[in-house]
Order: sequence, then C-alpha cells, then structure tokens
Amino acid sequence: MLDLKDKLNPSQLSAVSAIDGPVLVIAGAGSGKTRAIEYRVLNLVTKGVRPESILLLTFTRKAAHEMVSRASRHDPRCKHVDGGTFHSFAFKTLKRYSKALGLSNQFSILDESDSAEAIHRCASKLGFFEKDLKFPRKDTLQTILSMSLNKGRSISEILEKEYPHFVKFAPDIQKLKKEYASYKLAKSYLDYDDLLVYLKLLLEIDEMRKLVSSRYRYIMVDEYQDTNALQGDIAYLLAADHKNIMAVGDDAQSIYGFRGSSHKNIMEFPKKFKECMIIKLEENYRSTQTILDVANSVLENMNNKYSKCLVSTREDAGDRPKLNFFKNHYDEAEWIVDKVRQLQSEGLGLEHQAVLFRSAYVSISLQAELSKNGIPYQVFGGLKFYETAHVKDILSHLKIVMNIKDEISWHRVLAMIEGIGPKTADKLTETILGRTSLEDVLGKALNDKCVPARSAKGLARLKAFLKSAKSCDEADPGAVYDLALDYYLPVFKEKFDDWNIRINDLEALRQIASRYDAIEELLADFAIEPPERGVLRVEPKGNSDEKPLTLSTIHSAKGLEWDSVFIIGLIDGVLPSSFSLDNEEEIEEESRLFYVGITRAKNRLFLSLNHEGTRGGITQFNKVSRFVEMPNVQAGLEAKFALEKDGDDGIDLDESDGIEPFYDKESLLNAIINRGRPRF
DNA sequence: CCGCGGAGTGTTTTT
DNA sequence: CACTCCGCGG
Repeated sequence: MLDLKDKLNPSQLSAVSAIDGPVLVIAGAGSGKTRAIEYRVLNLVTKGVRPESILLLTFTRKAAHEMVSRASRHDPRCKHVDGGTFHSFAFKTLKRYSKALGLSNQFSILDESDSAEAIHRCASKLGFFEKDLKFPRKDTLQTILSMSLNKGRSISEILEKEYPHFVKFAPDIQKLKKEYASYKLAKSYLDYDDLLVYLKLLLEIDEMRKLVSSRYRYIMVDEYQDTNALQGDIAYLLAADHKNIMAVGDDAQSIYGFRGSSHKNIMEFPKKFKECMIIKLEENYRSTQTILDVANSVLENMNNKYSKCLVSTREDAGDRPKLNFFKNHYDEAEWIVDKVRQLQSEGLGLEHQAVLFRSAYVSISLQAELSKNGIPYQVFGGLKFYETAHVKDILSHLKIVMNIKDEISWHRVLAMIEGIGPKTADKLTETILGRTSLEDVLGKALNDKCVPARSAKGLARLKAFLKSAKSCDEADPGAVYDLALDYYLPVFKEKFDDWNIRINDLEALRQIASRYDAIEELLADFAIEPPERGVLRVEPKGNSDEKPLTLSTIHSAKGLEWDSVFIIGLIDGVLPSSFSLDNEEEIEEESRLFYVGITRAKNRLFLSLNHEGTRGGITQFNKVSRFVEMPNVQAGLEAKFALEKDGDDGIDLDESDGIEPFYDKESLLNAIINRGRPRF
C-alpha cells in the first residue's frame, strides 16, 4: 500500500525505512527533510508502531503539526503522534510527573519579562540596587542568568565575554541566582529555562526516565543544529534506554547561537550513539540553480567550511537573483509593493510571496506602505503580541483568578489601581500571599484600611470582578475574559493614550480565549507557544478572503519556503547586525542567517537595501552588507548599481525590469565617500 | 507614597 | 524612540 520508492530518493528512502536504532540525518536546505519526516512517521505507523509512542520534537508546534497532518492524509492514525517544542514537551511532562521532583503541578510559567520582574524583586531584597554602584538592570540580569544556563558557562565567563563592565558584580549575581531559584520554588514559578532544567532532572531519575521512555519509544528531533547543550542532554536521555532516535539537522543553518545552540550537538551525536547511521540529503528540490549559486557562495566565504554544496535537481536555471539599491526606505517599500502587485497580477498569489528581514523594525515602513495599498499581510517575529503591556495586563487578571499565589500578577494588577503604587502593592501582595483561598483574600486581605481613600473605588471594583470571575464557569474562558475586560477597560483607557489602537489586540484575544476549554490551557499556551502577532494583524482593508503576504524575520522563516522571496535591509549593521561586528563567530552566524534567507526562495529572489539611514534625526548613509560584497555572491546577482571598484564586471545592467532605484549624482557620491565609516 | 515630568540610556534574533 | 530611572510636588 505504501509505495515509498516512487516518492523518495534513495537517501530519503533509507532515512524513512530506518526503524530501530539511532539515525543522524544531515539535510541541506530544501532537500526534502519535511518529506522524509512525514514519510518516516507514516512508515513507523504502517509497520505497527503505536502513533502515541512517537515523539516529534520540532522548533514550533506549527512545524510538528504540519508534518503530522501531512502523514495523516495517508493514514489517519498518524494524528495521534505526539509533538511540539522542547519547551512544550517539558511543560506537559512536568505537569504529569512534577511530584517526582517534589514540585507542585500547579506551577505558573514566567515569560522573559515576568522573569526579569521576579529577578528585580530578588535583587532588591538583597539590596543590590541600594549601593550606589551601577548594578545591571533587570533585563540584563535576566539575560545573564539565562545565558549562563543555556550556554553552560559560569556567570563570570558570561560577564567576561559579554558584559566586561559588570565583571565586578559576579559574586553578587551568583548570590542573586540562588535567591531567584529559591524564590521561584517558593512561588511555584517556572521560567523557560526551568522547563528544560527540570525536565532534564526528571529524566536523570532512572525510574522516571524508564517511565517516560516506555511511553515514547521513537524519538525524532528536527532542526537539531539549533538545540543547545541542555536540549541535547534531554534528547540523549529520552533515547538512552531504547536508542530509537532520529536527529535531523543542517550545520549550515545554525542560527540560534545567541541562545546557546551550537552544531556541536550534531557533531557529537555519533559519539553519543555509537552505532548511529548517518544519512545525507543533498539534492535540493526547492530552488533554482541561480539561487543556490548565491547561497553556496555565502557558505564558501566563511572560515568554518561547510562541506555542503547545494545542487538543484531542477531543469530550469531560473532568473538571476536581483539586488536593488534604493535611495531611502520609502522608495524601497514602494518598489516592493509594486513588485508584489505585479507578481500577483501574473497569477502568483500573496501567499506564495514573502518579505524577510533581520530585525522586525526594518519592516515598519513596508508595513505602512502595504496598509496604504490595502495589501493584507501578516508579520512573524519581532515583538510578540503577548509581550505588549496591555495583553500582559489583562492576562494578569486571569492569572490571579487561577492562582492566588501568583505574586507577580497580583502586583501588576494592584499597582494599576489609581492611588496604589509599588509600595502599597507590595504590602497588599504580602498579605494576600498569606491567605489560602480567594474568598479569604477578598474578605480579609483586601480591605480599605491599607489603601488611600482615592483607591477605595478601584479596589472595590477589583473585588467585584474577582468574585464574579470565581463563580463563573471555568470551562468558559470567554466569559471570564469578558469580566476581566469589563473591569480592565477603564484602567486601560486611562493608562494608554493609544488605547484605540491597542484595543484590537484585546478583541482578538477575546476570540482566542473563547476557543479554549480552560483558562489554564490558555495561559500555558500563551507562555510557551504564543500566537504570532501577525496572525491577528491581518489587515482587513483588502479583499476579505485574500490570503495575506508574509512578512517575517529570517529566524521565524526557518523551515518555510515561498515562490518569491524578498530580503530587505541588506545593510552592514542590519544584516550582519551591528551587535555581531566585533566577533568573528557571530558574524558567521549572521551569514548563515543570510544563507537561510536565500534558501527559502523557490523561483525568485530579490535582495534590496536603501542608503538613506536615519539615526536620531541625522541622515546617514547605509553601507551595503559585506555579505553582498563577497566576490562570488556579487557575481551571482543581477545588481542595479555597480558600487565602487567593481566596474561592471559580471554585472548585467541591461534589464531594468521596471525598477526605478535612483540616486542623484551627489547622494551617490556621498554614499561612496561614506563607505567604510562605521555606522554606530 | 503616588505619579508626573525630565533626563538618560541602549537599541536583535526566540522558547 | 521607548523605556527606565530620578527627583520633586502634592
């Protein structure tokens, strides 16, 4: 019934047919990796493996879902395959077995800013902000602690490398680390890192590991190059007993070094699993050869050589990727809008096109231009929806209904009330935490005596909200949400000048909330796998049924593909990011990022930049990305302007293709003069 | 002790 | 430019 030979090449086939034992698949970009995973799941299930015993760890839940649903089309049993990110798997597993670690399973998840808040409280308690030294800020502290964990380095090492000016605080931060850890334990809080740390601890208990690995007999880990040491250990532990593990990855696409990931896990996989089978998927089914030529050149120019050289299986060479220079970001945005429209009129729907960028802010003027032209779009990456102040505000109200021990949320909710500031909120929170039930809190802890008179009204409203929320059906998150919104709305309007814009988010959130069966699930999902802001921000002005154009950071575009891809902001200081410029390793990561961006394109690739950068009101000239200037890369592109020395060697100026980039003589001159001048 | 206004700072990528 | 920190008036 399964005719695998027809659908797969020999390498894919061997990956798919491997059933027991460790397998490492090195899969180049566009080499049909998703397809291999899809068919392997299918093959396992067809061979009688229970789908529930297959665990598919991927980078996003979307990716897991995609592979599972494709496999399910061939065999509906595949739907029961378990999958998700390391973090969501950790959450689920800890919910189940937290008792083994002596933890309550009623924990709340702290996202990054909650965690920073908690760290701030701990640091204040230790008096670190009182000394008139410049102790690091809470976000910096959070980053330092998290980095130390994810990179497996001591706090001193991290400080020396990344924050040399803070080295003298190493002992204090060490103390803070302990304080923060015990704080979290006391409050039943887990931050993102704890999810992994505790999962690893759990799996190190022989009995528990046996339990978990008898449940999951077949482990598959996608994007293995982007796992960090902790995740590598978890993968190892999951498979330690049965050795049925397949890791899939591509060392050339490792782009999460900043989070402690490294392709080391790929390198070490064969050492950890001795008889491991190694399979390479090298043929590229996705892109035209001209696109791959540029991608290959990017890799060639790196010091860390990658053996890979992508070869297209496609007959058509395709158009040469284009490089366009624009005077400023308005022109760039306008041109992209025109081009997108043009492609659309040629029959290429918006859903087959994508605009990619290094950092979200680069896309702001494009977003404005798209809206102006009624082109629907969705943005992936950048500031998350759930990180905005108003969303965090309203979620805090739901959190305290669910968990009266949630100190951070209580504090946030109380301090919003008129007349209650940080101090009073502290005091109130403290008395609240001594109580065991919400009734108790409403009756005794929250009384008017401890707040100024002008806060009485707000406090009474809060109590009324909590009372009705508690009596509300917990299985109806929509109803509870409405109550919270009712309460929060006046506060919200007072707090934000731009509330009329932000209110869209709160309404979108209402829709999402009503889709859940329990508030607890909603809150967990929001912390661990939050909806992308973009999904909610589809511009409604266009034709309502039109599928939107994708705007995405390159990071968030990982694993995806489009017919036509625009990569904007090819500026030194943007891609590569200015933060990476003094560090060889980081620049290499940036170039892999460029590589990932390029290899998303199937048929058409447009690179662009604009020269008129603005910084603090002063106009500066942006210098073209060093990646584009690399010799073979430039040769592979059809550029609109020959810059500087190159003359017209290998550059084809004939085809104007309706593009109107421009410079007048003077600004071009300026651009050239300013080359080499550091931007920051 | 709250909350406002001014000054100063650092500014990416994600679970 | 947005967020945080600081100092002052109420």
